[in-house]
Amino acid sequence: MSVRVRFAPSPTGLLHVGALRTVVFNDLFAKRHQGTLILRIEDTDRTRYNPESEAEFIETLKWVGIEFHEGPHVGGDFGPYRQSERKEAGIYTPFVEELLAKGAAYEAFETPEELEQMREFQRINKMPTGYFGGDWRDATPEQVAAAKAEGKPCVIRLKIPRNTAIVGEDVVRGKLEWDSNTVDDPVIIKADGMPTYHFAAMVDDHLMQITHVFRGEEWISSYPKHIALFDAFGWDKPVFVHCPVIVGNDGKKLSKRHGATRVLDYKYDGFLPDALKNFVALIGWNPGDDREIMAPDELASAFHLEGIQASPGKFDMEKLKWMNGVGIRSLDRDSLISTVSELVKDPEILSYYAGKEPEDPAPKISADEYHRAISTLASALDNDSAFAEQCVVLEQERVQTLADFGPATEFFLVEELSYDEKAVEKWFGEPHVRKLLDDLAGFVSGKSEVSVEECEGFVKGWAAENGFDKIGPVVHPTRVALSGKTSGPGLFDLMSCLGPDRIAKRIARAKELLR
RNA sequence: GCUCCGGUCGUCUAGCGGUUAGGAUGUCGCCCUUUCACGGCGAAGGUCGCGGGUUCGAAUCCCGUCCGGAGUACCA
Repeated sequence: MSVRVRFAPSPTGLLHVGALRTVVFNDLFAKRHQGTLILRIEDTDRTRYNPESEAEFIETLKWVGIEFHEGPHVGGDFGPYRQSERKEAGIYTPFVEELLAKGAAYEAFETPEELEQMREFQRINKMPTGYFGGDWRDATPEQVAAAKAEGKPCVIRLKIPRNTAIVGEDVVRGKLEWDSNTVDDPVIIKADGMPTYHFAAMVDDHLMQITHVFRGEEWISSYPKHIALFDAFGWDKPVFVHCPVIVGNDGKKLSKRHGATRVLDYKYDGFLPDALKNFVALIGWNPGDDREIMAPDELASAFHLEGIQASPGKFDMEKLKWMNGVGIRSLDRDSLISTVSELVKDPEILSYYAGKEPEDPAPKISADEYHRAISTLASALDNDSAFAEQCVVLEQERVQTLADFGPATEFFLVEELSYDEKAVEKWFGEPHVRKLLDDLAGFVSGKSEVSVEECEGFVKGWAAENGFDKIGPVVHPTRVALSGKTSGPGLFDLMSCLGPDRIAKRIARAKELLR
């Protein structure tokens, strides 16, 4: 039987990194087995429905480059792919009736208030809370008829078998077992007629012929209810894979308060989709050897269920940055330029940085600086592309994110350089600097461009002629004069990239700072 | 409270009865070098949550215990 897996988010909000990991596992597993990847929208809760959510999912998934074979946006033979539409189509009705007819489910007429009272009583008496029968599990047909005649709203609950063991398999943990008397009767159809997750997801998994269910470990608790449902129908169960959760530094499930959890934020922070996927795949899974940096197809062919871990993992931003840096360095010139351009010119990016709240109390580079530098780069890429592109290339080895190209290239692109005070103090006090700058101005004067070799020739020649056996004392002041700082690309590359005009202007300005 | 799941360097992890407990990241140092970065090399960092057992031998098997987490909804 061919593999069919599904990603089944609930459209209540954003797509966060925990969910991303789940899709990545699904995707990798599907690819590994040439299976089918399905998107299913679990919108059975009308109160929490967020109409923008589904578009967010699609956009995010498109950005990370995960493609679905079936889903609400692409169609397929097992549709519709939204549970609200499936409900409208009457798909669930015959299954509910089947359960009712078999006596495997029953109608219950308590009000939410009554249920709350019941739980309160259970808590006070230190009993397990939940619906273990109430007044309706064993109600007579007459009682039910009477309640209906009164027009009482009712829900339908699954009748969990009593005094037995419920046994399930989980790929990651092996055999899981519950005393059925500790499992309460779940609602499968709400008073508004909508199915609950417990019902709709299982029925749909069966109908859509899902072979493997990847879901977070927070579902383990309700797994016995799902097993009971499959058993009530007599259906074969898919393979369940309960994936460890991704937690924040406090050990709790990742949420907004842990900083960037929205996947699309990683786009604007300058992460490469492949690096993000690679990183996230490695939380809770490993290929069984020491490989970490893996190409997408390598990841897919290495992905196997045995490598999935049971214990939760933390999200290590530093390691993600490292991995992303490796990804950036592996880009060839053309893809580097196009990737950077696409991000930096994205109309959304400036509003992202404008509205960004600092996660790090003392970030090295503020959101304002990113905002400014990125727009500088974007317009340079439009107006002076050859120059701007060369700047990007020269910074490739020095950045960890695509967004870093903004601040990294800013000194190249800006008209008025800002000088690092310490750098000026350290290098502009030397007596030879004035002559050096004058000679450099002479060297570029009248030229329209200078090659890297010419620049190297000038610097080395100047050092020799002026009695320096090492070029450091020549290189450093020149660098400060041209870039305002002490770090950055190799000086000869820097000079050649800037070109004679900018060099001349910068020298003139630097000379004003000389004592 | 009840049910369930976890627990190996700060972090991600390898490990499945015999290893100097391995790798990666981060940190630090050295090398490369015109700076920064990249790259290379190296160091520090783990009494494998704790306590008992089983065994010649336990991170690995068993029991207990502690800690963390999840669920405990007409949410998913």
